[in-house]
Amino acid sequence: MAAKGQYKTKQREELLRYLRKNPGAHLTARDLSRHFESQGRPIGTATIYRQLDVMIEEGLVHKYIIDENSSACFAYVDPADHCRKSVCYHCKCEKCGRLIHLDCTEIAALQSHLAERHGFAIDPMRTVFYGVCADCREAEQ
Amino acid sequence: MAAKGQYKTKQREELLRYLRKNPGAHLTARDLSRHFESQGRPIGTATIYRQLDVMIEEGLVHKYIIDENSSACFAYVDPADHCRKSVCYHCKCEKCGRLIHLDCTEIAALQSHLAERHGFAIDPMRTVFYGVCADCREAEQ
DNA sequence: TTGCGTGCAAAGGTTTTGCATGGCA
DNA sequence: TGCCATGCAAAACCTTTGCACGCAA
Repeated sequence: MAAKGQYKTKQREELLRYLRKNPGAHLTARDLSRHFESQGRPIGTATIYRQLDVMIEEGLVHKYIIDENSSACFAYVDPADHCRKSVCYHCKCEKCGRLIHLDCTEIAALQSHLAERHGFAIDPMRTVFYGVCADCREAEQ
Repeated sequence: MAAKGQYKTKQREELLRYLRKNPGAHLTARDLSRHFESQGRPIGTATIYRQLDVMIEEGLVHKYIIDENSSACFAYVDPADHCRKSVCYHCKCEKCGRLIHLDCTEIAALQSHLAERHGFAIDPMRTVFYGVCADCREAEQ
């Protein structure tokens, strides 16, 4: 099993600080690696992945697979956003990368429907609706 | 640019035939590779990927990214289905890993709602509902 | 001191690419 | 014949793992 984030290491703190400074930003492991390298305080790739795993388990970070041809993105999750609302879903625009929060009764209805009729309990934290946002759809036409 | 499927090669025909014989099946490049190898008529990996790309562009095949940690899946798209606009959504059980296909009007309703009220066009190909399936929920209790 | 965390390098797996050859039209 | 398609191997790419060392508690 991997680490559990019990220790307050310099690398963990730096990663967390940078992620927190960029809420909503979708950063790849490589972005992070290069950032810290350019700052003169490089962090090993393995450490970055391992710490991200830990943070995902802690619920501090979300992992998104946006583009099948590039690497996974990681984003800091503001605890306030998620503790308050019982149902908060995310829509991720595949064009501009924007992350849209949605607190919508229609989705709640789908959630109930899936639970009652299909026996499937959606995990709202993990489920992301991928698609194209309003602005990008307009720009397309 | 890759090939354009202009030629009717033996490999292309075999791939297409096999995919057509398994509509809805979610096959990885590796599945395909092994199938043809076991048949004594191996097809090179590169060819498989290149032909799949061509077929995706032609709309004959869909590509799904279900699990970030494993390879992409390819499925033949029945042209009839395509006309009926009957899209297939996926539910992925986080416990047992099972993939559940869902062709459900409730989801279609949500799709319409998001498009009309939120301007967001869901990409069914990319969107996966994560959660816990009926069997695993039962087993939990 | 204990054992988790780190860094390096190497491995792992999927997908892509270069290049010479083969095959369709 | 002219190109596209194929196959092989190697590369590219992202991510994980093994192992020795470092460091927080």
